[in-house]
Amino acid sequence: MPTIIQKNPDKVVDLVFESILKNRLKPGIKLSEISLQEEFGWSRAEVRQGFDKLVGSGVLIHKKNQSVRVAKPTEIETRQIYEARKAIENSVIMILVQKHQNNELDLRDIDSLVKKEKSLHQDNDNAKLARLSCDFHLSLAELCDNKYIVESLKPLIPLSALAASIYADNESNFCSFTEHFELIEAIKSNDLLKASKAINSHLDRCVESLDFNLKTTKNHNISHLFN
Amino acid sequence: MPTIIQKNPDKVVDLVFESILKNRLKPGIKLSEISLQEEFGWSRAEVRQGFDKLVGSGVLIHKKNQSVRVAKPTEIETRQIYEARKAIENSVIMILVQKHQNNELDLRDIDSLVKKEKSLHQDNDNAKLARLSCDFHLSLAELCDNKYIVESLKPLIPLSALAASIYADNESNFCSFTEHFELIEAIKSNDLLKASKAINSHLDRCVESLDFNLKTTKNHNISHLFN
DNA sequence: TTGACAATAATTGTTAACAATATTGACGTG
DNA sequence: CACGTCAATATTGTTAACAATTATTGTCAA
Repeated sequence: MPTIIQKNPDKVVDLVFESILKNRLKPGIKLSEISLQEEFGWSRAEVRQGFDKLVGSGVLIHKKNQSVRVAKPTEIETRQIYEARKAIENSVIMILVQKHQNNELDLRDIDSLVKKEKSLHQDNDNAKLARLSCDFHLSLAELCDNKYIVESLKPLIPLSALAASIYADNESNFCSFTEHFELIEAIKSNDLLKASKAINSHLDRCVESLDFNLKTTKNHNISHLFN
Repeated sequence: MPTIIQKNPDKVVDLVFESILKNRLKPGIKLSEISLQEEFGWSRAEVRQGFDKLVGSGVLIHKKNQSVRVAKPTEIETRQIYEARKAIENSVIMILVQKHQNNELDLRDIDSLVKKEKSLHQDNDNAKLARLSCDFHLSLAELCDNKYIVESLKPLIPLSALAASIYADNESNFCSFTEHFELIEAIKSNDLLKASKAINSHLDRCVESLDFNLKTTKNHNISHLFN
């Protein structure tokens, strides 16, 4: 029986996503096919295919005959990214409330995730906290059991992280864990309206906390950016 | 100045999308790289890249060492597709109403599209009508001026068409043009709630009109399926 | 020192060839 | 006639080589 293909290009995608969320890969950085090829022993074709996917989702930018670059979302793009996220994530929350009302929802994983966020917040470990708060949003989407929704949201998370890396002066408070907590509570209380408001205002606040005047135009080199 | 890349792989994607919407490419059909290569004079690499994108969006299915096949959405997947569409398109409508309230919306193209639908309906040209009603939904999304939203919705349209091709016993009434008309009217009247209800019930009715018991399991060959 | 220009190096774009796998059809056996 | 086996064919997976383009470096003159 043939199995669903799981190729290295997906590893490339995962690696880039992961590295962006860890804030190792910053906006505008050049990524050459050869560098990844040598670093991880992948073939050029595999790296290329992975890059193609990332270009398709807007996370990498590709101009002809040039190396791909990590996207540098403009203010307008950032607002569009969050507009799209609101569209998707609001529905995610609606679906989850409905599932919770029907006792079809297991929130244990999310609970432990929020708890972890809380402890990281107390430890002032902002790097891991930022990373984890991205997981929070994607994990919620995954609870919907709808791969199309997950796939729609997936690229928007690293794009948000890139925007934060450019425009957030203080990444620690960027994606508030208390708001995550309130959101979960709203779901648990089966309050559709409250939950909907919680996610919308949470995402709105993420954008509002950005300062689009700080346009750092640094271009970094790649070296040990992945691990 | 380097230009944004516009490669043949995108032509492959467009061709497959288009052929699905025209109901030429039906669920389960095998597509070999070589056939497209010979048919259109594209290189295998280009075809491959296009296929990769289509696999990524779920429109094509790829098992290792086998030709890709056009997706055959199951009942569950079809419901997920429409759930995702509701998520995105409901937000599309909200955005458009807001734009219309601010006089930032030019509905002329959409108006002429609906008119065209009406005339095709009177002519009983169901093939073109089905095609056009897909354009309607994507055109609305494009009016939002948000590429992330458009890209999220884009693959869901051919997937819906594939579902219809399997489960709709009568494709003519599948995506009702009168409901499209009502939707536009709701937007024009600046009635947010009405518009929201219109899109949701429209998409709900699309699913309800499907008969998931008619599982035609035909497998076709490709020949003159694209034009 | 600075700018323009040329030569070199590095990187991407494209094609072709070969290997690995799946599909098809023929054949023989029960 | 049905079924499984095996060979032949077709298709995909992978790699490597070469061409085209860009980025970098070095030189020279103002």
